[in-house]
Parts: sequence; structure tokens; C-alpha cells
Amino acid sequence: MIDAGGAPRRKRVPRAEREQQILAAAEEVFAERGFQATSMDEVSLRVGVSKPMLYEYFTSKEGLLLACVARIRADLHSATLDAMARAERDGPRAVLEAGLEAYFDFADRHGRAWAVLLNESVIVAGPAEEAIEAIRGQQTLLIQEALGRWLPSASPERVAVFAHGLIGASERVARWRLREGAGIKPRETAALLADAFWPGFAVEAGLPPGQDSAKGRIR
Amino acid sequence: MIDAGGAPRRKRVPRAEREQQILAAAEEVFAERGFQATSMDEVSLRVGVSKPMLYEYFTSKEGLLLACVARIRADLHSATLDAMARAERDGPRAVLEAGLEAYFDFADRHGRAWAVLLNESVIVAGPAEEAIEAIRGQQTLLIQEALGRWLPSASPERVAVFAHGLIGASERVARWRLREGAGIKPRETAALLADAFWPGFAVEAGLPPGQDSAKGRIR
DNA sequence: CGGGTAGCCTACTGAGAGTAGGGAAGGAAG
DNA sequence: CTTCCTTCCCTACTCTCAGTAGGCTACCCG
Repeated sequence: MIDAGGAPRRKRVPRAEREQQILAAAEEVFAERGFQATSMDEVSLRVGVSKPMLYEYFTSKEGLLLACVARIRADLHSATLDAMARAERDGPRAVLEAGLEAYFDFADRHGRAWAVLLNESVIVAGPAEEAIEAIRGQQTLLIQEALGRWLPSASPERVAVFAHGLIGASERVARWRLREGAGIKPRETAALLADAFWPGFAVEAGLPPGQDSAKGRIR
Repeated sequence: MIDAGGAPRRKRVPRAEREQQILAAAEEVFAERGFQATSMDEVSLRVGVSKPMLYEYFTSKEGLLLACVARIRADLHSATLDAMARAERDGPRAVLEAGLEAYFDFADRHGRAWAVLLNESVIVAGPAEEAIEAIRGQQTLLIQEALGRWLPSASPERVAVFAHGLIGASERVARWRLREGAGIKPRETAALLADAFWPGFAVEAGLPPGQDSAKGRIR
């Protein structure tokens, strides 16, 4: 990196801002190479800062990953939450579809970063696993709460299985879309997956299980 | 390492047998520590063989992981396939439940090895990701084929979404059981998850969506 | 009892995670 | 404007671990 200005101009940047720069660069590299193959040297190079800074701010490579995961997952959480809230007045099936659509949409927009940071990758074993599962737990909670509201009579186990099942299904389907070119739009994918889950939900709730979408069924 | 026997007894073992020993040890260590934190030195120590042997037989750390994954997934595949075949005569819902139960049962028996080798962990990015996804693809194919048999009129996308969704749901639910003590038995878990998926399937197939299990509904 | 091969080892290299220990920008106080 | 102190930042290491070079020997075959 040749600095044409001649001056060694090393600009001091306040911590909060630097942290964001680092997170952005790290997310990029993780997405490109995966956790394992990412080197702290490369991240530091890309930010234009030296390695000890990364450790100063994020403790370890895992810590850096974790911070990335937390950030992107918070975005995902609020995106789905917003979509679901907007669909609230159109009934439960609409809420389900809206949440799913928001999820696939998010995955589309973030591409590999989504895949690496939210699904595979990861360290497993050790405290990081716990931390990652905890962050994921937010998402589960969101669904469990929504389910509980509409299925007050279902047992907690039933709600839990349903919620975890729905999340797992979404993750795997999103991953499939990412790999196979994803000819299907988020909207259609959401409708298809909702068709799979909705009747089970309706039966439990004592509603008609027909595949009616509040906004009209796809295909 | 002091050899009390006095003799340097280094027994030569045929390749096929050694490979199995290595795979067994590797599976152990991967399960205990996760991929990242597993060192080839430790695996070699546990087998009682030197490191270059591991590379001779499995090329790289990823290669070793891949071999473990392939082996355990083959077991899983045949276990679910058998269970499904046995339930065939009791109708589709029974097949679904049997497959799920076999899956959860397998996850229970293999504990952390299942979690590390089949789900998280992993390398991501690079050829290993492809290889792992390919192996997982077998499982998906199995389900897609079964679904196609009963839903000949459904579009390929619908079948694909359903199959990937079902797999993702199973993985996540199994993982949840592993973490939260798993008070629920494989049998019950399978019934609960089948309750979530079966009606969607039934609606598509034009069958009654009621939650009847061929062997009696749980709870 | 001499090959020849298949199984095995010791002893290295190189990359990259993480650290020690010190500098200097820039604002606050005198 | 000088001094001081905090915050930001760097160079130059150590140490662990994946992967390799190069050679030795147990065992089967003739």
C-alpha cells in the first residue's frame, strides 16, 4: 500500500467507529473464506490497522466472529419482527408468511455472510458454542411467543418442537436456495414453506387447515 | 511415555484396520473438542500411531473430518431407511414418524459426535463444504423420493422445500433435545414433529389432515 | 535367506493465533 | 505554550499446530 501523500498520516479514530470498521471487514473476510481459513492478519490488513488492535477490541478470533454474529443476527431479528408485526392484522397465516419472507429476503441480501455467520461455520464446543446458541435463542423465543399467543392450549413441548422445527426448516431451505441458484423468489418460497407448516398449526388451533393465504395463495 | 513392558512392541496393522482405528479415535476427539480445537497430534497419540500416518491415509485434517462425516452419515442413512421401510405398510404418516423416530434415536445414541459431525462445526468454504453438502444430499434425496411417490402432482419446488424443511426441522429439534436435557423421548418427539408436518402433507395429498398416528397418537 | 513392499517413524518447516512492551496524538490543566 | 495523561496504535516477538522430507523395518514371497 503506497501512500502517495508522503506523510505517514496515521489518523486516530475513536474506538466505537474503529470497532464498526473492523466488524465490517471481518464480516467480509469470514464470508469469503469461512471462519477456519480467515486470518487475523488479513482482517487487520483490510481495516488498515495492526493486529493487536483486533485483540484489544475483540479478545480473540472467536470473539470477533461472535461480535459479527451478534450484529447480523440482531438485524435479522428486527427485520422479521417488523414484518410479522405489519402482518398482524391479516391473521396468523399472514404473520407466518411475512416472517418467512423477511427471513429469505434477509438471507438473499446477505448471501454468504448469512450462511457463514448464522449457520455452519462456527466453532462448536467451548464457550463460543453456548454464546452462539444463546443468540439464536432470541429467534426461537420470538416464534415461541407468537405461537403461544395463538395456541394457548398446546403443551410447551409441542410449542418448542414447532418453533425449533420452523427455524430449522427456514435455515435449511434458505441454504438450499443459496446453493441452487435460488430461482424461486423469497415470496414464493415463503408461501411454499407456509403451506407445509400452516395446516399443522391450523389443526392444532382448531382453524380450517386449507391453504388460504391472506394475500392470495401463490400458484 | 514409559513402556513398562520393556519391549518396543510396535505391531504392524493392515491398512483397512488402521483406518478404522483412526476414524474411531478421530470421531471421539472431534466430538469432545470440536473440529477447530482438535489437533492431529492428539488423534495420533490416541491411536498410538504417528502423525504422518494420518496424512498418509486421510490427506488432511479436513479429509479426516470428511471421512468421519461420511461414515456416520452412512449409518444414519441406513438406519432411517430401514425404519421407514418397515413402516411402509402402515401408510405414509407411519413412515414419516418412523423416519423421524429413527433420526432422533440415532442422534441420542451418538450424542455430541452427531452434533459436531453432522451439523455445526465444519469448515465452510472450500471443497469440504461441497463434499459435506453432497453427503447430506443423500438424505434429502431419500425424502424427496418418498414424497414424490405420495405427492405425484406436487411441483418439484414444493417437494424440494418440503424435503429440505423436514430435514432442517429434524436437525434443529434434535439439537434442541441434546442441549436441553431431552426429557422427551425420541418416540414422542417424532410424534410431535409429525403433527406439525403431517397435516401440510395430507392437505397436499388430498387425505384427511387429522392427527391420526397409525400406532396411536402420543398425548 | 535375500528382496520388495507396505506400514511406520523421527525430525523438521511454515503459517498464523496471540502477546510484550513501548510510542505518540490530542485534549485538559496550568 | 508547556506538561500531563488518556486513548489509540505499532513493531517485533513466542508458541502451537498443520503438514512434509526422508528414511527405517517388519513381514510376505520366492
